[in-house]
Amino acid sequence: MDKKPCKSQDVEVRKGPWTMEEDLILINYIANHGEGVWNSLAKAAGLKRTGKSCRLRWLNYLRPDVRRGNITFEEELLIMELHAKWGNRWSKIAKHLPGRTDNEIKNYWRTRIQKHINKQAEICSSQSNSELLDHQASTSQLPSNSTADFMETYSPSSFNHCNNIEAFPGGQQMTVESSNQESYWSMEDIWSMQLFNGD
DNA sequence: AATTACTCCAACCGCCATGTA
DNA sequence: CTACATGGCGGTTGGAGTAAT
Repeated sequence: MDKKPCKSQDVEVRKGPWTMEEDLILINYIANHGEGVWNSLAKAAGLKRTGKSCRLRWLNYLRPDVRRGNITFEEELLIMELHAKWGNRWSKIAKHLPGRTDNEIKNYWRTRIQKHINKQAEICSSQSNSELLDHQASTSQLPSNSTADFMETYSPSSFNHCNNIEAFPGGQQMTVESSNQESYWSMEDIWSMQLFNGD
Protein backbone atom coordinates (compact mmCIF):
# COMPACT_ATOMS: atom_id res chain seq x y z
CA MET A 1 0.00 0.00 0.00
CA ASP A 2 2.64 2.45 0.97
CA LYS A 3 4.87 1.41 -1.83
CA LYS A 4 5.30 3.44 -4.94
CA PRO A 5 7.17 2.39 -8.01
CA CYS A 6 10.01 4.59 -8.99
CA LYS A 7 10.43 5.74 -12.56
CA SER A 8 13.62 3.99 -13.38
CA GLN A 9 13.54 1.02 -11.08
CA ASP A 10 11.07 -0.63 -8.76
CA VAL A 11 12.38 0.61 -5.47
CA GLU A 12 10.01 0.42 -2.56
CA VAL A 13 9.49 3.80 -0.95
CA ARG A 14 8.48 4.10 2.65
CA LYS A 15 5.93 6.71 3.68
CA GLY A 16 4.41 7.87 6.89
CA PRO A 17 5.97 8.53 10.27
CA TRP A 18 9.69 8.10 10.63
CA THR A 19 10.99 5.43 12.95
CA MET A 20 13.76 6.09 15.39
CA GLU A 21 15.96 3.75 13.41
CA GLU A 22 15.47 5.79 10.27
CA ASP A 23 16.18 8.97 12.20
CA LEU A 24 19.42 7.53 13.47
CA ILE A 25 20.47 6.41 10.04
CA LEU A 26 19.82 9.84 8.61
CA ILE A 27 21.53 11.66 11.47
CA ASN A 28 24.51 9.37 11.28
CA TYR A 29 24.83 9.70 7.58
CA ILE A 30 24.65 13.47 7.60
CA ALA A 31 27.02 13.66 10.55
CA ASN A 32 29.56 11.67 8.57
CA HIS A 33 28.98 12.92 5.05
CA GLY A 34 27.12 16.17 5.41
CA GLU A 35 24.03 17.23 3.57
CA GLY A 36 24.11 16.66 -0.11
CA VAL A 37 21.96 15.70 -3.03
CA TRP A 38 19.02 14.37 -1.13
CA ASN A 39 17.96 11.65 -3.53
CA SER A 40 21.38 10.09 -3.65
CA LEU A 41 21.81 10.70 0.06
CA ALA A 42 18.68 8.68 0.73
CA LYS A 43 19.97 5.83 -1.40
CA ALA A 44 23.49 5.95 -0.05
CA ALA A 45 22.23 5.95 3.51
CA GLY A 46 20.09 2.94 2.75
CA LEU A 47 16.87 4.72 3.55
CA LYS A 48 13.80 3.66 1.64
CA ARG A 49 12.62 7.23 1.55
CA THR A 50 12.49 9.88 -1.11
CA GLY A 51 15.09 12.59 -1.02
CA LYS A 52 12.33 15.03 -0.36
CA SER A 53 11.18 13.14 2.65
CA CYS A 54 14.72 12.96 4.03
CA ARG A 55 15.25 16.66 3.50
CA LEU A 56 12.00 17.52 5.21
CA ARG A 57 12.70 15.25 8.14
CA TRP A 58 16.15 16.70 8.59
CA LEU A 59 15.19 20.33 8.24
CA ASN A 60 12.02 20.22 10.30
CA TYR A 61 12.94 17.80 13.01
CA LEU A 62 16.40 16.30 13.16
CA ARG A 63 18.69 19.28 12.75
CA PRO A 64 20.44 19.91 16.05
CA ASP A 65 19.53 23.58 16.06
CA VAL A 66 15.82 23.05 15.60
CA ARG A 67 13.73 24.45 18.43
CA ARG A 68 10.27 23.04 18.85
CA GLY A 69 7.34 24.17 20.94
CA ASN A 70 7.23 27.05 23.40
CA ILE A 71 6.87 29.82 20.91
CA THR A 72 7.37 32.93 22.96
CA PHE A 73 5.19 35.99 22.93
CA GLU A 74 7.99 37.91 21.23
CA GLU A 75 8.19 35.28 18.54
CA GLU A 76 4.45 35.36 18.13
CA LEU A 77 4.51 39.10 17.65
CA LEU A 78 7.36 38.80 15.20
CA ILE A 79 5.47 36.18 13.24
CA MET A 80 2.44 38.42 13.04
CA GLU A 81 4.52 41.40 12.05
CA LEU A 82 6.38 39.54 9.35
CA HIS A 83 3.23 37.86 8.13
CA ALA A 84 1.59 41.24 7.80
CA LYS A 85 4.58 42.33 5.79
CA TRP A 86 5.12 39.30 3.59
CA GLY A 87 2.01 37.18 3.79
CA ASN A 88 2.41 33.41 3.69
CA ARG A 89 6.12 33.48 2.93
CA TRP A 90 6.79 31.02 5.69
CA SER A 91 10.36 30.20 4.83
CA LYS A 92 11.18 33.88 4.66
CA ILE A 93 9.54 34.45 8.02
CA ALA A 94 11.32 31.42 9.46
CA LYS A 95 14.69 32.93 8.56
CA HIS A 96 14.00 35.67 11.08
CA LEU A 97 13.20 33.19 13.83
CA PRO A 98 16.38 31.24 14.56
CA GLY A 99 15.73 27.57 15.11
CA ARG A 100 12.16 27.74 13.93
CA THR A 101 11.08 25.98 10.77
CA ASP A 102 8.72 27.25 8.17
CA ASN A 103 6.52 24.25 8.85
CA GLU A 104 6.24 25.03 12.52
CA ILE A 105 5.49 28.67 11.92
CA LYS A 106 2.94 27.76 9.32
CA ASN A 107 1.25 25.33 11.69
CA TYR A 108 1.37 27.80 14.51
CA TRP A 109 -0.19 30.46 12.39
CA ARG A 110 -2.96 28.25 11.13
CA THR A 111 -3.85 26.61 14.41
CA ARG A 112 -3.60 29.57 16.70
CA ILE A 113 -3.34 32.99 15.16
CA GLN A 114 -5.58 32.46 12.18
CA LYS A 115 -8.15 30.76 14.32
CA HIS A 116 -8.11 33.71 16.63
CA ILE A 117 -8.44 36.13 13.76
CA ASN A 118 -11.47 34.25 12.51
CA LYS A 119 -12.98 34.41 15.97
CA GLN A 120 -12.35 38.11 16.15
CA ALA A 121 -13.91 38.53 12.75
CA GLU A 122 -16.95 36.62 13.91
CA ILE A 123 -17.31 38.85 16.92
CA CYS A 124 -16.92 41.91 14.75
CA SER A 125 -19.44 40.67 12.26
CA SER A 126 -21.98 39.93 14.93
CA GLN A 127 -21.50 43.40 16.29
CA SER A 128 -21.39 45.33 13.09
CA ASN A 129 -23.54 45.33 10.01
CA SER A 130 -23.71 43.58 6.69
CA GLU A 131 -20.95 45.67 5.19
CA LEU A 132 -18.48 43.85 7.32
CA LEU A 133 -20.08 40.53 6.54
CA ASP A 134 -19.44 41.04 2.85
CA HIS A 135 -15.82 41.84 3.47
CA GLN A 136 -15.42 38.86 5.70
CA ALA A 137 -16.96 36.52 3.20
CA SER A 138 -14.57 37.67 0.54
CA THR A 139 -11.62 37.12 2.84
CA SER A 140 -12.67 33.96 4.58
CA GLN A 141 -9.61 32.19 3.23
CA LEU A 142 -7.54 34.86 4.85
CA PRO A 143 -5.16 35.84 2.11
CA SER A 144 -2.15 37.79 3.14
CA ASN A 145 -3.60 41.24 2.55
CA SER A 146 -6.47 40.59 4.92
CA THR A 147 -3.87 39.86 7.51
CA ALA A 148 -2.44 43.24 6.81
CA ASP A 149 -5.85 44.67 7.57
CA PHE A 150 -5.93 42.74 10.74
CA MET A 151 -2.51 43.98 11.70
CA GLU A 152 -3.74 47.51 11.56
CA THR A 153 -5.72 46.64 14.61
CA TYR A 154 -3.53 44.03 16.22
CA SER A 155 -0.04 45.03 15.21
CA PRO A 156 2.68 44.57 17.82
CA SER A 157 2.90 48.28 18.24
CA SER A 158 -0.75 48.48 19.04
CA PHE A 159 -0.28 45.75 21.59
CA ASN A 160 1.72 48.16 23.65
CA HIS A 161 -1.31 50.25 24.28
CA CYS A 162 -3.98 47.71 23.81
CA ASN A 163 -5.39 45.34 26.35
CA ASN A 164 -6.29 42.71 23.85
CA ILE A 165 -3.28 40.65 24.69
CA GLU A 166 -5.13 38.26 26.90
CA ALA A 167 -7.53 37.63 24.10
CA PHE A 168 -4.75 36.19 22.00
CA PRO A 169 -3.85 32.55 21.56
CA GLY A 170 -1.96 31.45 24.57
CA GLY A 171 -3.42 34.43 26.34
CA GLN A 172 -1.57 35.69 29.33
CA GLN A 173 0.53 32.59 29.43
CA MET A 174 2.34 33.98 26.41
CA THR A 175 3.80 30.63 25.53
CA VAL A 176 2.54 27.47 24.03
CA GLU A 177 1.25 25.41 26.85
CA SER A 178 1.72 22.11 25.15
CA SER A 179 4.43 20.34 26.99
CA ASN A 180 7.88 19.83 25.65
CA GLN A 181 8.12 16.63 27.54
CA GLU A 182 8.01 14.43 24.50
CA SER A 183 6.11 11.28 25.00
CA TYR A 184 8.63 9.53 22.87
CA TRP A 185 12.27 10.11 22.01
CA SER A 186 13.50 13.60 22.49
CA MET A 187 16.10 14.98 20.15
CA GLU A 188 18.56 14.98 22.98
CA ASP A 189 18.05 11.26 23.33
CA ILE A 190 18.53 10.70 19.65
CA TRP A 191 21.58 12.91 19.44
CA SER A 192 23.21 11.31 22.41
CA MET A 193 22.60 7.94 20.84
CA GLN A 194 24.00 9.29 17.62
CA LEU A 195 27.13 10.30 19.45
CA PHE A 196 27.36 6.78 20.81
CA ASN A 197 27.15 5.30 17.38
CA GLY A 198 29.01 7.97 15.56
CA ASP A 199 32.41 7.24 14.21
C1' DA B 1 -16.46 5.12 31.75
C1' DA B 2 -17.54 5.77 27.03
C1' DT B 3 -18.13 8.58 23.28
C1' DT B 4 -17.67 12.63 20.59
C1' DA B 5 -15.49 16.91 19.30
C1' DC B 6 -11.57 19.50 18.96
C1' DT B 7 -6.56 20.68 18.68
C1' DC B 8 -2.15 20.20 17.08
C1' DC B 9 1.63 18.78 14.31
C1' DA B 10 4.33 15.61 11.32
C1' DA B 11 4.36 14.38 6.85
C1' DC B 12 2.76 14.27 2.11
C1' DC B 13 1.49 16.45 -2.31
C1' DG B 14 1.80 19.36 -6.16
C1' DC B 15 3.69 23.24 -8.22
C1' DC B 16 7.35 26.28 -9.45
C1' DA B 17 12.29 27.74 -9.77
C1' DT B 18 16.81 26.63 -10.62
C1' DG B 19 20.71 23.95 -12.16
C1' DT B 20 22.87 20.90 -15.35
C1' DA B 21 23.81 17.95 -19.29
C1' DC C 1 17.62 26.06 -26.40
C1' DT C 2 15.47 22.05 -24.41
C1' DA C 3 14.60 18.39 -21.30
C1' DC C 4 15.16 16.45 -17.16
C1' DA C 5 16.47 16.20 -12.19
C1' DT C 6 16.43 18.23 -7.92
C1' DG C 7 15.39 21.56 -4.34
C1' DG C 8 12.31 24.60 -2.11
C1' DC C 9 7.94 26.25 -0.85
C1' DG C 10 3.10 26.62 0.48
C1' DG C 11 -1.17 24.11 1.03
C1' DT C 12 -3.40 20.25 2.85
C1' DT C 13 -4.36 16.03 5.35
C1' DG C 14 -4.27 12.02 8.70
C1' DG C 15 -4.07 10.66 13.01
C1' DA C 16 -2.66 10.88 17.87
C1' DG C 17 -3.65 13.15 21.98
C1' DT C 18 -6.75 15.84 24.87
C1' DA C 19 -10.93 18.07 26.44
C1' DA C 20 -15.73 18.18 26.79
C1' DT C 21 -20.11 15.98 27.29
